[in-house]
Amino acid sequence: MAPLTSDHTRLLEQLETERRELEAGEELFRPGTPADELFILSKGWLILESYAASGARSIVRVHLPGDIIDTASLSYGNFPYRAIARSEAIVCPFPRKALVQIFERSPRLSALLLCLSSIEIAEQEDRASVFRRNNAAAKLALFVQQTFGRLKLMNHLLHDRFHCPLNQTDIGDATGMSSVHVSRTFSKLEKEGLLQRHGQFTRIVNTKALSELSGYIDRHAGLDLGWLPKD
Amino acid sequence: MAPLTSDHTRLLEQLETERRELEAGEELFRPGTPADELFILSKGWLILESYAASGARSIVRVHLPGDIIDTASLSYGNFPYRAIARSEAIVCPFPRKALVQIFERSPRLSALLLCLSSIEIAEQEDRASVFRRNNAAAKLALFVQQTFGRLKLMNHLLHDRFHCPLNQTDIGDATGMSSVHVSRTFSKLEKEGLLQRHGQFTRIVNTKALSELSGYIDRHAGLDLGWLPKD
DNA sequence: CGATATTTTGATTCATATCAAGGTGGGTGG
DNA sequence: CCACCCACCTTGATATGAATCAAAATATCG
Repeated sequence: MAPLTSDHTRLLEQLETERRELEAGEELFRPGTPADELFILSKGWLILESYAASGARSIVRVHLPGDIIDTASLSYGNFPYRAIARSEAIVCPFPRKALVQIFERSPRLSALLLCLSSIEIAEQEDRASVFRRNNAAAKLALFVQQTFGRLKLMNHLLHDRFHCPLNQTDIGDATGMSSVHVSRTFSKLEKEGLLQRHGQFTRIVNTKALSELSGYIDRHAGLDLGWLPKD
Repeated sequence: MAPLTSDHTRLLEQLETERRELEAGEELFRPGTPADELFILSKGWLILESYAASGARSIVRVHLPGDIIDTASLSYGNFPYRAIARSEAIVCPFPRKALVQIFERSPRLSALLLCLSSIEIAEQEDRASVFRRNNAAAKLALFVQQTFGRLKLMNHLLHDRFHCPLNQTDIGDATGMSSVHVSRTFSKLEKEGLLQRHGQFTRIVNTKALSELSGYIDRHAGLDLGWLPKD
């Protein structure tokens, strides 16, 4: 996203010194766990769940490789959500005070962290807009496009097809629809030639039509980071 | 939120040197406007609107005094939304490079900015959760509680009543429901004794019941900012 | 190969949108 | 000061998209 010196990368690498492997279905943390340590997801898929009083599950966030897991917990003493690996995964735990070093040593990286956070906000606002306008096809189309867009960031080889280990119940809880309706809506999009599915793989067939449905905007494009401090 | 030295407050005050008054209904910026200048909202209400291809309006964010307007635009060259004052308002414009000074001079403020951003993410995730679970009463209850909670941050005198200059069409576009249904749902909440309305004023009568409906969590409480750098 | 999880399909119900009409209040000009 | 107007809110009737319930079909795993 932005050019970095070797000093910068050295600082960042400090965050990824430790690593821990998770199996599919394994819990990384649960609500109330002290958040004195944060995690970078370096491989695999991981979801953040919250449960309503009624017991209904909501998937707050689907984390992909490269993400800092649950950035919101930065400011709080405890994790508010449950984190579950949805595939084999590798996370890199780092103590919160490692961030202090970044803030103290590099204005540039500090600003970059804030920018990453603001990109996340933009993506979230896009999701919220679609949730508000409330159309199943649009929600699903946005889910597919945002997910694919984020996967591509870390894997430039991806062309038009990606693997998604979430089942339709997960996708429903992440997009705010019942699993039954996820199935119907996927079939509809497939019949209309916007995408194709084979097992856990999804192929994007008609990007333009999907974007018209969902209003998708690639929030990782059009960045203007020229103003960042140099060091 | 966190103790600051006079050096810190001096840096922050630099962001509020200029001021500009807006009338109710006045446009601050529109989609595509270069975002080389950012704004702090110092008085009044202001909304961010986006329009779907269908022409339907969505209110992406309701800004209250103390907010940095459209933080997401930090990383982008242009504003993606339309900003409209919904009451008489005062904004303080500041150039984006004023932020650079903060990053270069104060690790503590830099980290604090990131924390503010992460609080915003948490609040947004709460909203998204309610939008997903999709119940009109819950959406409206959350809107009322989040708004009131944020107003109280800047005005500790508020007890159980607040003024809201948005009409029901605005509230509907912000919460994802039709204006007609906003009216019905407000009446329902009022009849059940959860809140009261007089004109543009809303009184919160039964906080507990509202929170049970909406799952509201005060994201400005329970902060753990002890780890922030000292300077 | 059987057992279990997941997806698909159909029938019904429910919440909310939409359409339409009437009511209310605040502001303006006569 | 009153009458009118306009924006906004309320209420009723109907339509519709999605949830839910139920069961069959398919895929996955040991």
